[in-house]
Formats: sequence, structure tokens, C-alpha cells
Amino acid sequence: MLQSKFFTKTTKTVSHDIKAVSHKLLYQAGFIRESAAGRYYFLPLGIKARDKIVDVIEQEMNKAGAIKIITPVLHPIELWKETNRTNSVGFELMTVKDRSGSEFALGGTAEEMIVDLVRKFNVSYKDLPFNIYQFSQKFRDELRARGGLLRVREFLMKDAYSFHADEDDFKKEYKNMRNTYVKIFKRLGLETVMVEADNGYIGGDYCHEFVVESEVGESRFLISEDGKYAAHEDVAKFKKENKNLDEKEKKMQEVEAKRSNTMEDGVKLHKLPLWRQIKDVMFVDDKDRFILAVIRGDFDVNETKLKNLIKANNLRHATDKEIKELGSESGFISPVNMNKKAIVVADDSLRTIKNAYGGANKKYRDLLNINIDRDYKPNIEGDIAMAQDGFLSESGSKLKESKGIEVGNIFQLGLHYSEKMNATFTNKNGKEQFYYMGCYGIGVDRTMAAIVEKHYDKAGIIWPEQIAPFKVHLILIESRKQKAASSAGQAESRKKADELYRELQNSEIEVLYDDREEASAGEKFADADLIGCPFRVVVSKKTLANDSVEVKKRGSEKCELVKIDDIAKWLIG
RNA sequence: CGGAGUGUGGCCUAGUUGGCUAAGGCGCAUGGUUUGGGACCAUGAGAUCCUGGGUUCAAGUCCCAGCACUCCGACCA
Repeated sequence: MLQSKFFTKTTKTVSHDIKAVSHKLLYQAGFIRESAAGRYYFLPLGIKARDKIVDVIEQEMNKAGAIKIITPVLHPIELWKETNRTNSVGFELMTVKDRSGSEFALGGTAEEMIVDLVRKFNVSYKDLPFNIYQFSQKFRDELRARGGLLRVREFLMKDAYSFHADEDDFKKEYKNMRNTYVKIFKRLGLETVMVEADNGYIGGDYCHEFVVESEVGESRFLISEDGKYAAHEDVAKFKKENKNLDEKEKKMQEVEAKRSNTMEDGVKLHKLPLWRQIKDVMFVDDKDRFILAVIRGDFDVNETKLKNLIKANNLRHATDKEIKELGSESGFISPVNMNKKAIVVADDSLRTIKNAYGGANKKYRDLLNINIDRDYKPNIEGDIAMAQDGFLSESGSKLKESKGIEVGNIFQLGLHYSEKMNATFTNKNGKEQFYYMGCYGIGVDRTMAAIVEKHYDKAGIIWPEQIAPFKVHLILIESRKQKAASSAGQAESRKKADELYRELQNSEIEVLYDDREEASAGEKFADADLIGCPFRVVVSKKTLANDSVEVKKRGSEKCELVKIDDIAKWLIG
């Protein structure tokens, strides 16, 4: 490709608003340009790099036995109604109507479409299993786009869906996809951590995220020092050690408690440890039920765990007014005698302490020596605690909190969709049976951003060779004055560079040729560093004096002279 | 959706207590000097100062409303 033919340019200045390195560099080097918030143009270089990523993913998916298809972007809204996701989906569904009034959702994920496709065929157990995938533009009406390609409202996604007769067979594919993902990201120059995560609106029982550790990432996860456990903070489990179970249960008593609403003030007032206090948080779910979450004072409530435990789609904090109407008092809530007014959900950490203290459902009144079962009975009990840095994993290894970019995930869907959409195959006994399913996604645009976040220096991007838009950035340096001279010398430079450009192309080497007449040498070098192709090849009077070109690998300081006749071979080798 | 902020040629910015023809750099065009790290000189084009309303003799500047964007949070992958 000739650089003189690009209508796009690199830019020196970047707005202060652009914070993420990948955003800054992809913008500056002319890979992407924003249209509206979270919607990007991919420019000549950008689409080239993205296509490379797509190629790698496609190759590995094919090797893994998956089959590529494509679905329409507009999904009949009826399909989303079948699974009730018009209500439950986390991202706001964007819908459009055609002139006859038919309503469609702009696809944000495609489980319904794929299941609908599969059930159009009369599939028998003999056809199973299979895994179908696609690359398609996804639309998610995110509340807030950010960080360039890190979080967008429109993006290319590889999504795969597998169909199985039973769980055992599915598990094989889950493992297969997991290994495939490791290979894919490795080829893309990314080291990933696989963490347990919440299925969210996708449904199913479990899933794993592939995360690239990075400060700009939005996925918070915990990883144990022994490396055996990694989980998103939404689902991370940890060890809740027994505190004072050997204590005798004392008589509960109500005392005056002139204190503010904070936990710290409770500690100060009663001169008792934080872990002995009961933390009470009142929520309202999407069915307008009051949910009282109670937990040991040194832990925080994990709303995702809570939501999953009580099977709610949504939670919000109750207002002070609502708490009053329940006969309690914000800051002084207690699970004692609350069962009739709210669903009391207790974290199992409350089984690790005795003689706890906390509010008395009255202002400035506290209860001492509260004991579970004796003084209050939870309606639901389970793990609703948020893991934190420094806590111990269940096997006793220290947990470290980290942040990362979620580039892909794999989901167990089980019978979730096949049951809701009545999608069945005929089993060996000739009976209809629901599919056991999984799905597997990779955000291509975000992956591209993650690669840049991991591969850059002061001067610009350093693309891994697999996904560089071009392998070679060929640069011609010439003097106009000498070029004008009819004798040998600089005119020769352009001729030689043109020839070399053709030769490299004929050798199937992808080359970006900076043939611009007006750009200075410095400008060309700066652009080459910024764009970040793996090899920079310079043709100038100086190099031609030795019948050579100068080669420099991006990211290294060393330059090397290579005979111009040998350079094509050199680059292939 | 809550909080904060921003909106000025293609890009990055300046613009004072409201005051003359809206300033600079980058980029672009033309000519010239240059050519191994974003070089220099000259000339030139390019602005509904986000939109609408208001206050005022006078608004880029103050007020109101809207829109867009950014950041924090919430939400979400």
C-alpha cells in the first residue's frame, strides 16, 4: 500500500481527554477515528490490523472444529421475548421498526438467533455435537462508552455457540474452547488470565472470562498467590474463618447508642471489634420486595452474589424513607424481628461469630449479644460477601486483587435457551430432548486495544508480527534537489525503492511504502515508529552507496545494512 | 440515572472585570530554501465561537433551556 494514497494522516496533537494509551496511539497513528461516542471508524491501517486479528481467531476456531456462519444484524423482537430477555438483558436493547411495523432488536448477542436457526432443522443426536460461530457487528447501548476501543457501543464480536446431547459432551467442548482461546490470545501477543465470572444476562450456571491484566481494564478480579484460583470479584469466594464460636451465647440486651450511621462509630462506642458487628443493608429488588442483606461487619455485601441468591434481576438501595416505613431506622437496622417486613438474607459469615452487636431498628438504640437462630432467623442463607485483596482463598492462599481488560469469555448455558425456546433434537430413543449448550465470545475491537496497551513505547505502537497491519514499512528518503538532477544519485533512490516495493509485493511480503515526496526524513521515521510495523526498511542515497537498504526492527535500537538484492529473502527468513 | 466539567477554522489550545476586525501552534494550499529523527522562510485559504432563547448600548465571555462530548459513580462485560 502506498502511504501517499492514504487520505488519513497521523497527528501530533491529542486532546487531554484521551487517557488510555491504546486510545491515544490508535488515534494518533490513524487507525481509528470516532464518529459518535463509542462508535468508531476503522481507517485503512485500523481495518488492516483488525482483519489480522480476525484471521487468527478464525484459523484457530476452524482448527478447533467450529463452523463459520453469519446471522442478520436485525433480530426479530419475538425471539428476544421468547427468552424474556427484552426485560432482563443488562444492556438496553436497541430496537427498530420496519415500515410494516415489525420490530427488531439490533443484535447485542445472538443466542436466540442461533437457537432459532438450529431448530429450523430436524436435528438428530447423530448430528451432534456442533459449534457454529460468526463475526458480526454487535450493538450495545452502553450507559457510558470509554477509553477508545476499550468500551464501545458498536463492535465486532466473534461469537460461537455449541450444541450437545448432554453435559459430558458439552464439557469436552468447553475445554476445547478454553484451549483454543489460550492459543488465540497467545498468537495475538496477549497473556491472559482465565477467571471465574458471573453469567449475568447470558444465563447458565457458570462461565469464565479471559482477562488481560491492565490498569485501564474494568474487570476486577482476585487471583490467589499459588495461582490455583482466579475469579472475578462478582463471584470470588474466600475463606471465612471462625472468630469466637467458643464463646457462650449471652443474653441479648438493648442499650442506648448515641452514634452516627457508620460502622466505625459502632466499633468506637461499644469498644468491640468490627467483625463482631452486624452490617445490615436494605435493598429493593425488581419485584419490589424488600431484601435485608446481613453480613459480618468486616465484610461488604456483593450485590451480584446477592442477586443470584435471591434470583433478582435488579437491586437498588432502599431509601431512608422506605426504611422508616418498615419500622426501622437507617443506620440502626437489625435482622431481629424483620422477617415479616423483608426477606432476610444472611451471609454465612454470621455463623462464624457469636454475641454480635448492631442496630435495634430504633434510632440511637443498639442490640448486644445477637445470635443467629436464637434471635433472628434468616429466610435465605448463603455467600453474599465481597472478596477483597489480602483475604484467603478457600484453600488458604492469599488473594491479590487485580484489574484487567476482558477480551473474551466462555459460557456454560446448559438447557437455559433450549428449554425457553423449546429447541430439541431427537435422541437415540426417538424422543425429543433439549440441547445442552455453551457459548463463547471474543471482542475483536477490544482485543485490538488490549494488544496496543501491552505493546508500545514512547514513540508509538509495536505490533506483534502476527497482527501488524504490514510486516514492512518501506521508507524512501530523497533530496528533491538531487532528484531533479538528471544524473544518477537521488532519482536512483526512488527508482530503487519503487522496484523494491514491487519485489516485496511479489514475494508476498506485506509492505507499506512511504513514497511521499513532501514528507521529511524525520517525519517519515516518526510516522513509522508511531504506526509500529515490525520492520522498517530505508532506501536512501546513503544505503544505496553500499547497494544496501537499512533494516531496523521496531522496538530495537539496532540498525542493519542488508544488500538490496537479498532483502526480500532476509525478510522472509 | 446521580455528581463534576467541557463545547472557539480539520486538530490542539488562548481569549482577563462583557468592549475595537476572535489570537496562536499544528495541519492544509502556493512559492522558495532544505532532506537520516515531526526543518525553515514568505504568502494564502479556512470560524453559524454547539443550538435556541434571554440580560445588555455591547455577549465567545453573564443567565436559562436543550444537545453533544469527557471524567467520577451507578449500571454493565
